[in-house]
Amino acid sequence: MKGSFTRPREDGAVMPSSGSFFAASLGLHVEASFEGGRLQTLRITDAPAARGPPEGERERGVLARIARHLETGREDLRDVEVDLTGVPPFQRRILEMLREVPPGATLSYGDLAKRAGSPGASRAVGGAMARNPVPIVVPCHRVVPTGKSLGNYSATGGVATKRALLALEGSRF
DNA sequence: CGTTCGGCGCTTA
DNA sequence: CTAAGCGCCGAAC
Repeated sequence: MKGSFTRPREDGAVMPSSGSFFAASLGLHVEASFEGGRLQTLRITDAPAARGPPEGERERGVLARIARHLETGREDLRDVEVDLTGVPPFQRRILEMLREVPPGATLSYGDLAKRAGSPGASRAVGGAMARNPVPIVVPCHRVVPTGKSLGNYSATGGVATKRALLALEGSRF
């Protein structure tokens, strides 16, 4: 038998797909994978596995908006549907709250912790950021330490990537 | 500036 | 099941 239903359907239902584009503002590629039309992972990388647009109209639309954000720094990605199943409860809550933070704004790890009802869990918030499956769309780059530094960023490019993203959005730091 | 130490959620042993 | 270790912190020296 031939496995699961992954061929295209007229209603555009379940269909895994992935694609990537080069983001000049980062000097890196951005690769996304979709499951059932929802964004499941986003990778910032210098070596994408899949090049070019993904399969599916919806998927291409989402990727195009992400690309647009990386040009203008102003795209509102809050309504992009993401798949956070598999992310542990606390981390998931944190990621969901973080989604509401718009381009140009920043907040601290402690702020997020407090907002989640666990003041003192700032370091655990850092852990949630480090494991964010969909950076940029869930804007973990907008979370900075209390004080003047940019803190860390574990995606490809490290703090340089974080700085580029914040600069693009016009954040001051 | 740097160093230490407490605290939290999660993973792994 | 408990225990130890780790990480995009934060506050206090």
